[in-house]
Amino acid sequence: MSIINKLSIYIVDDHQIMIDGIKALLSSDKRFFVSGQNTSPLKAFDEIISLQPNILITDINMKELSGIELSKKIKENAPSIKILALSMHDDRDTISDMLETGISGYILKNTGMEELTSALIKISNGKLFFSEDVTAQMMRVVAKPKPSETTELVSLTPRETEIVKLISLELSNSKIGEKLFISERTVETHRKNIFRKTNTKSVAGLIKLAIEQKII
Amino acid sequence: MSIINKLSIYIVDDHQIMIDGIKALLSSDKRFFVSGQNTSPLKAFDEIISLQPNILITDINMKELSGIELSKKIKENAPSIKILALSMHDDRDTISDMLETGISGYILKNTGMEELTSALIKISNGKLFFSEDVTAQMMRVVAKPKPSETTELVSLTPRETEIVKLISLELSNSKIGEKLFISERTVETHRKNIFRKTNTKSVAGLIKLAIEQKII
DNA sequence: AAACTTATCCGTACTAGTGGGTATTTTTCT
DNA sequence: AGAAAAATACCCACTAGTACGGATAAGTTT
Repeated sequence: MSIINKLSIYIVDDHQIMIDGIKALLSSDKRFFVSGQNTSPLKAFDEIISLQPNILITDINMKELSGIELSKKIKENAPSIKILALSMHDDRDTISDMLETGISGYILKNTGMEELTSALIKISNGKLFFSEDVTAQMMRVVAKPKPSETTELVSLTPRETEIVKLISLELSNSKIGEKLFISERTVETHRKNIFRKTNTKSVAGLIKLAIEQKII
Repeated sequence: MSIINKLSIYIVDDHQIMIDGIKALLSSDKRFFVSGQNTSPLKAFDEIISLQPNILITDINMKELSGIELSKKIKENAPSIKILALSMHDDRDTISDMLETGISGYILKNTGMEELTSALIKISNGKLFFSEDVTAQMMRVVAKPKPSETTELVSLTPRETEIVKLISLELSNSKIGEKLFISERTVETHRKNIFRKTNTKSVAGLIKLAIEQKII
């Protein structure tokens, strides 16, 4: 396999030892070729743009410039370069921020050789790769907040829920009455009951609650 | 490998052909044993509870009872049974709803044998497994939505923003006036301007907007 | 300097909504 | 069948908010 057919990799991590480790891991695999490396994300930037590696492996927690910032800059200037983020932690906010920059993968530093290479191959094929822990973390975010706390604190009747939705659509009591074919008085009664049940005293509080509880 | 060491699988899908397909796929693998099956989720429920399979493979879109409902019931009555969801689509809402029920995996029906078995093994070990498309979908959800941040559609003045926050705290105009040492009339004027600017006509709309734009 | 935005202030008339009740009918659950 | 919950409707007194008016002053942009 000639160099031209290998995947060129650029590594940024402010710990040289980490770079060396990854290089060691990849050196035994003929499919990869480390075309560059740098412990300084700032200095790395220009080099990455001129080298145009297939994949950039970047640490996330770096002093000078976070991996998030670096990724953003790279994606702006050379969107075809795929990015694999490396992190110590599976922190929720970091993951979210990184995904926003358009990276292709996110793996943890305790990852073994096999996972790393399979991530690189997948990514080079335009796919995505995430460590299991990262996936689990994403799942937690995607899953709607646990029912134990949020729901059933207030239990509105179907009719009341309907009224809340209409209130959220900025309809007045009389409009709501028209829409539901009930008198305005009835709407007022429902409103009263809703405010009592939800322990809110204005539409402001009600809407906030409704959004929290995904009623609307 | 005796039957006792195999992973017992129960399959629910309202298309018999699908069940047969999965059984065929699994029959060649000695690690698995299909202990039961049903095209009716309702009838399946009791059987699943009494059989206590290691893993339940369930379709999501079923007529009688959705896979979501079934999973919820199973998890309530027998939380140790792992669940692998099968779906035609990588629909955002479905994924979110399924994750909420505490499933262990979610794969698409176009999945091949290898992915299915590796999903089953992972799941039986207490891990999670998601098809790549599902992961990508999760990623999209987890990544912070940019439109709300980039577009400062409404630009409220600092004073107006302050008023919005106080409105959201369920304060009346007079209370807001007291708090900010301005007359109630002034508060009213601000309100007017805020509603005009935000193109909302009631507190309901305003609060929704404020939450969207992270003003409060 | 003129034009514009922002922030402040005030009144009056009118409308919408609140909070206190009471009460009938319909639906749902046991 | 009977009880409980939900939905319906009304009255009254009161308060909050809106829709019109109008005005002044400080700061920013052009």
